[in-house]
Amino acid sequence: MLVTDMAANSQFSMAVHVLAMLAKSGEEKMKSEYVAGSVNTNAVVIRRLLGQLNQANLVVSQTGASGGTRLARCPKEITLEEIYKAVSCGEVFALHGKSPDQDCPIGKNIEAILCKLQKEIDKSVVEKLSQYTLQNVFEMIEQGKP
Amino acid sequence: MLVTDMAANSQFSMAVHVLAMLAKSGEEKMKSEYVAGSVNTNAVVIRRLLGQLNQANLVVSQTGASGGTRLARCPKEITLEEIYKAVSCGEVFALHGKSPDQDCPIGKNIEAILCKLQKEIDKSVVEKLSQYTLQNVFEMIEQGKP
DNA sequence: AGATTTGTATCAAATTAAGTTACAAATCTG
DNA sequence: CAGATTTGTAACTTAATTTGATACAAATCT
Repeated sequence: MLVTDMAANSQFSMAVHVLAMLAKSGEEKMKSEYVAGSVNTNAVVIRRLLGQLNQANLVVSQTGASGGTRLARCPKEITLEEIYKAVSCGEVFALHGKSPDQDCPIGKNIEAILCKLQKEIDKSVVEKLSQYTLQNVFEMIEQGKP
Repeated sequence: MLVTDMAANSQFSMAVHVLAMLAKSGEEKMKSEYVAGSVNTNAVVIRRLLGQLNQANLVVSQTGASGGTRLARCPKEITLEEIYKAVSCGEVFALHGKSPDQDCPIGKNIEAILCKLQKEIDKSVVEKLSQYTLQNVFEMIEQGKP
């Protein structure tokens, strides 16, 4: 298996949701249990997600009583591109699971072309995402319309 | 489950591969068994894929002895956008699996915003894909470089 | 008439996300 | 300092999805 991994799960959606919650609470730390209530999932799922966001330096967590999580930066300085990269594998479509037949002229060359195309598509996704900040999204949510 | 489905499997990659094979064979019908050899998979997988491409009017198949499949149009008139739409669900990331808590101000409004964003991202993917024809891809393959 | 090929149904295997339980480590609070 | 709280993580289960495989009817050629 050369595998390329999958893509699009709902982690990006959840991440934006979680970060919007944290944007609302500002300096206040928020508990995973509380966030889980809004996202309608288990607190451990949220903590796993927060772990990834933490690694990407988007949030800061604290253990212990009165612990919780807050944004690492202000929402204006967090782009959707960063969020996407923090939680996704960054691939819109997957390459072949198994390598094509290398004795076939098409099979031999197609992987490189698809790989380049994949990178190009991903770049255009990322460029579009970079146009939005968490602040933008938060404001849309507050206004109740996109 | 409102579900949104997943995305990115390798069907798009396989479809481009298959169509490149058909582009090469021109008017000649190609057998699923032969195509499967180049893609390095089972003939039934190819036939399932060809079924989708057939529904999208990209290929024409014929059953029976000396049957097989050929392109429905010339490669110059088939864009990667059409191929993408024929085989994929057209979503870069998935929305929440379960609906967020509708009593939470964030949870209540985030779905609509994410949905709009999803459409916008998908549009930019499709726009990028529409810039390439099967002919372009075929030429890159023939040249052995992207 | 017999051989070939697609179209499709059905089943099994592999992968993945998501949910759940459990618990150690860290940190606060009285 | 002792107990309570919260995160971080490991382990397991469940459900959904993709892929591969076998089987066979319907269509078509020779």
